[in-house]
Amino acid sequence: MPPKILVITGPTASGKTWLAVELAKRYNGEVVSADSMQIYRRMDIGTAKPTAEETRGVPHHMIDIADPEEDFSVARYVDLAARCVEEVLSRGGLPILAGGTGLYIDSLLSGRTFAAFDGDSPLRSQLEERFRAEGGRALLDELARADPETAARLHPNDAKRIVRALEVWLTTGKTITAHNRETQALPPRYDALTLTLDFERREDMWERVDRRVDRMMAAGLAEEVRSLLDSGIPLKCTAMQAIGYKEMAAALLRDGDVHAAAEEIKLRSRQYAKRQRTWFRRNREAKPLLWKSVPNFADVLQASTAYLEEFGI
RNA sequence: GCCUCUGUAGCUCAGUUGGUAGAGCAGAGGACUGAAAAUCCUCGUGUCGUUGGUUCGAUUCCGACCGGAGGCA
Repeated sequence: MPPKILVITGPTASGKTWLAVELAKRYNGEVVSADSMQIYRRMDIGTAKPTAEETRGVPHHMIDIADPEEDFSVARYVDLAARCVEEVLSRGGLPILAGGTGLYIDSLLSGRTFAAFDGDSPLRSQLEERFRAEGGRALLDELARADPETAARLHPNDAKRIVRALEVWLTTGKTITAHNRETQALPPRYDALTLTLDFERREDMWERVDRRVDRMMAAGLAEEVRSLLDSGIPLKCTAMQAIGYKEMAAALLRDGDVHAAAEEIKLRSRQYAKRQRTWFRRNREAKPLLWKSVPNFADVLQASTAYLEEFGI
């Protein structure tokens, strides 16, 4: 039987950090973050990185492990996070995987492997250029000769996935379909209990998101982004694609209207939360924990511990 | 008070040389295997401001009225 692990997920601003710490306190846990943006150093306010006050002494891993200009990836996440989980287990602790990046969580739990990738090769930019010049249809036709299944699945506009599928084929000689089939056959790496936080009413979620963005503004989000820009972090790097950063950076470089930027950040955060829900909804094994309009902390905590006992932790 | 412009989807607007209308954004749903807070897909009926008139037929032309913007006084 693979080791037991607790997973806490849910859309942005749904209280994952809070619940993870509460449960870590009760079950000798350590938190392994599953957040694609809290990975980066110097991006604290806009990523809602847990503060010392919030973590209350509970160790948190997979936070502040990369510089903003670095390229990060799921594969690297899985590699590093798996080590963190092993370490927690070796200490006899309960690993608590907490975060909102669904792909990272699923990849880590499933034991998924990733096709080789040569980040230094100019292949990707060549393929991207060809996509622009020749169009997705042409690349898809080319892909279909090697990997008809993936080609049939992808939309001609889906540049990222078309380029990646071709990249995998051209660099490894193996199709992404074959690779996926192999990796799906692997047994799950962990025996996971997943708790999914969410809101009974969508409007309550929006309200939470808006208030959080207001707090970020008050905490100095504009200054944080300004400082990243001043230190020469390029706008194209992954870190600057984060919600809160790209909008604020654009505003600072345009007209400095930080109020308008805040409104846009709220909008994009709500849209993001919706996408996260779509992702999490398909996990039928997950235990839902729903917030009422007036936060019912005791109820949510009680339901969580009940699930944990039932799960045998 | 007079003149000009303007009033079309939640918002910003296009359009119909008269046969009841369509984009972007927003919104909803979905996807997702080395960028994932990224990326991609699907979904558009609304008294075309109101009211008269002309017309077989008006959102489209004409009049009046109401609302908005600007100009002249």
